[in-house]
Amino acid sequence: MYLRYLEDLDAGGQHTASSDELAHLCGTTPAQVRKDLSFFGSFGKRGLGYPVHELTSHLREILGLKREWKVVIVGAGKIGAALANYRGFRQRGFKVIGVYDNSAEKIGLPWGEAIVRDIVDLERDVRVEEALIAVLAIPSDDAQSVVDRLVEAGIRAILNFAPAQIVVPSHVSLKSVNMAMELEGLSFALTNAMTSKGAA
Amino acid sequence: MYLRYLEDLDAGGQHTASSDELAHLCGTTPAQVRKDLSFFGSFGKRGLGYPVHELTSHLREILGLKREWKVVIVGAGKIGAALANYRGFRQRGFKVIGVYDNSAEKIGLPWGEAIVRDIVDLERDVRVEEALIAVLAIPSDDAQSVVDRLVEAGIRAILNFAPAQIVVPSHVSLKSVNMAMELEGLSFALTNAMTSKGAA
DNA sequence: GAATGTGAACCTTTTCACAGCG
DNA sequence: CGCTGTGAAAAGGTTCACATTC
Repeated sequence: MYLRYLEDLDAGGQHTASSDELAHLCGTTPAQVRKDLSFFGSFGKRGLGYPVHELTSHLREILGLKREWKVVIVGAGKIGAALANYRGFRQRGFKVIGVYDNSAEKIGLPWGEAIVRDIVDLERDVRVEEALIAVLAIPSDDAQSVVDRLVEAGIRAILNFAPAQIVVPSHVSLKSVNMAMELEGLSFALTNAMTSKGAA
Repeated sequence: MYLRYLEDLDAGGQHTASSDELAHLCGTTPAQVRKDLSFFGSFGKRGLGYPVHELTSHLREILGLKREWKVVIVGAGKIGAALANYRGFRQRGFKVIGVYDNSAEKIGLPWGEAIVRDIVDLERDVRVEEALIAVLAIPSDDAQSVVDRLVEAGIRAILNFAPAQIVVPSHVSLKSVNMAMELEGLSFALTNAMTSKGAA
């Protein structure tokens, strides 16, 4: 999050930013900003603040964004499309090397610059291209079996959009996004806000 | 998360579940499960476990899922499509009352059972239908101004997919999902796992 | 006997407050 | 003087362990 705002400041030509300013932008506290950053090093100048451009570079390094990551997208549905379309990915060093699906209707269809490939080629491509990150946007029922194949083929991180509990070995990182659960969280917040204030 | 798994157990005809079992399913610990549930009440029976069907019902009540929530989707792009398509929403009590866009090319196009509406009608529809939840799937630049209009029209919760920092008054709940940030989190995890193990 | 509910212990995260540096 | 960096204090969250109940 800090990186996001520092990039904006940098683009705006600002040379220096205080923990106060960053905290305000990110919706946190100055002390939090200083503790967070100090975990990785001592980037600021006392009396001045943090050098925007330099800190941006440090954070990119820390986050591993100075190299290119090869990504496969599994599932040529709407979510897969939204992701493949997202131009921010390429800029940030995530290169989509292929989009895969098991539906005969979709295989071969154009997909941005590429075409949708048959999911039977998934393992081979992951191995050959040495892709390390996979985005999973397929129905829940198929999720675990595809994950197992990905892991077997050498994938090391998975971003999962299927509303299913996925199991991975400890050397693989997993992050799940469940849209229904996000909405349910809002429902809970709303319900409580409303009952505590007595509104309809 | 508990609700998700309890529903599965209920559908499978299981009448009772121990904190041990739930913990195992959800990837947490029995003590955690008991503390979490006990926050809302005393639902279990000592020596037996939790009554699956009854607890499911309690959790739905707690999460505010026993009523219908009217939802507007703003942005008829790929993410909006993925969400509007998602059948789980309707089942869970989220009724999409309209999809809005500002692009002349998209307005009027069929969209599932409905058609894409002009975003100029957004406030009126939100007011008339008394929609309380909005899903935002539009470019970042337009996000804050649309949010302001939504809040003004009476929206009480927003699920935001634009990679922008949004500001809302305290009576409005906001949840942001940023796909680029999720991937960057994986990049960080991967980078650290790799450097600490010395792999390429 | 089996498994919950819960105070107490433990661990993590956030906040405070101030010494130290530019 | 302004603002960072950081120990120490406070708050928050998790785990333990056991009395209690079915």
